[in-house]
Amino acid sequence: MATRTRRPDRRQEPLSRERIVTTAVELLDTVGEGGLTFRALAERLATGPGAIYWHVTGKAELLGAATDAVIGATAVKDAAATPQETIRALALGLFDSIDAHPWVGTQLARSPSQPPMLQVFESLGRQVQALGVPDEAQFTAASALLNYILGVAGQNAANARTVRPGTDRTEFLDATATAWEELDPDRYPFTRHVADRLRRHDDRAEFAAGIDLILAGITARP
Amino acid sequence: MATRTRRPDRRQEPLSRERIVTTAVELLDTVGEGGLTFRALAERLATGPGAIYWHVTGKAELLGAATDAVIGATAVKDAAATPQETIRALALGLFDSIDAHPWVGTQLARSPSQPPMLQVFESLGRQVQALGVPDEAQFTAASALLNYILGVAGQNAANARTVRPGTDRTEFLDATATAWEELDPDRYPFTRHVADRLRRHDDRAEFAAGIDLILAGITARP
DNA sequence: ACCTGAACACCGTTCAAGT
DNA sequence: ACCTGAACACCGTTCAAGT
Repeated sequence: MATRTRRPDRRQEPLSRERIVTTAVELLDTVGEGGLTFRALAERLATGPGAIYWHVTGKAELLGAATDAVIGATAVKDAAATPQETIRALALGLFDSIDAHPWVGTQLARSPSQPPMLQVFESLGRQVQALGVPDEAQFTAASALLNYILGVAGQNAANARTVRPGTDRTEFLDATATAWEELDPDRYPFTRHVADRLRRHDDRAEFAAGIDLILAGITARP
Repeated sequence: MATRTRRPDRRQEPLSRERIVTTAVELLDTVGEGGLTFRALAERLATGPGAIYWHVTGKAELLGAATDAVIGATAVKDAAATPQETIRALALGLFDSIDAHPWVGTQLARSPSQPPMLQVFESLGRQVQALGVPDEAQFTAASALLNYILGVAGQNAANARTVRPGTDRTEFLDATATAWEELDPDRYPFTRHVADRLRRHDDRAEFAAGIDLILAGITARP
């Protein structure tokens, strides 16, 4: 009887766009941005590379779909107490997604206002309206927030790419701090001045502080 | 006699790192990011691809050197009247460089705090100090400015990549505005609300407005 | 010391042929 | 309708051989 039990054998499930995208995300998460290859993907799916093209037009679309899959899972609920808190929650949700999947950062920084980012822009914009920002200033405010978020996303992804896989955050920050402290004092006084701060640095908190700074700018009435 | 005149024949100049980087920038500017190939580069330099490797360790370094060459040329003079104006001038200088060479945007958004960006961070930081920002807040302020700049850089580069070469800015913005106006009113009220603004949109002015917003946040004392 | 260019080990993508 | 996998047209990089 045991041999007759129908256990779900992934290899036998029919190929589908969904299964391709899921596997692509797995590959991206485990092997990194350079690891997503049509050949590697085909092997994991137990087919030839050509099969994938029947469900997906090419690598660009695949990368886009993988990004959508991750970002789409970041719940965008306009629910918190104040607009400021909602914006902060939204931004931190994105930060966490990107932190967990660094390749998403690269992708977002590369691709223009596609579906997932448009959704974020919309959510940011609504909260900017709720903040009582005058009509003409709303676009600028929402854009500034989005651009800041995308900038951090790109840098995070770049750091994840640079650091050799073994290193943890503390070690990396410590190495950077030491490097900064060895810079030419005449040319880099400020960088040296803030170098030691890196050792007590919390990326996430720093990111949130940046959001707060922009929010302060948005709500400051001259 | 004419045949004896020594006219500078580029093909006969010896290969040098400098000549390689200059040619790479030309290639990047004319053929785009996908056009920089060791084979194409070698052809322009009238050699084989292998020769380039004697002067440069690989493509990553070449891309970095090309970026340095462009950004390094962006004069970083801490000279304007107020710190605010200096920061704005610095940011706009970067914006213009990236606008002229979109591939620089991609590169900056990808590579972490390398030489050219460290220089920008330093300059921003000094002005933040000049603004009288308290010690503990200086790092956050300089980072927020830099991340915003990098975010815009990445988006600009992405747009330049998306648009088919013929299209001019106005045409592109108009098409985006129309697309936004056709979005589902229930899901995208804000985006639709600001869509028409795109038709009178000035990227550069918008970028500067974002800088001003962050500056307002930095100088706002709670 | 510096250059040459064939060769290696990959890519993404296509497509005739199968089921 | 969907899958297969060999083949095409590229890459970046290496390296023996040249000058």
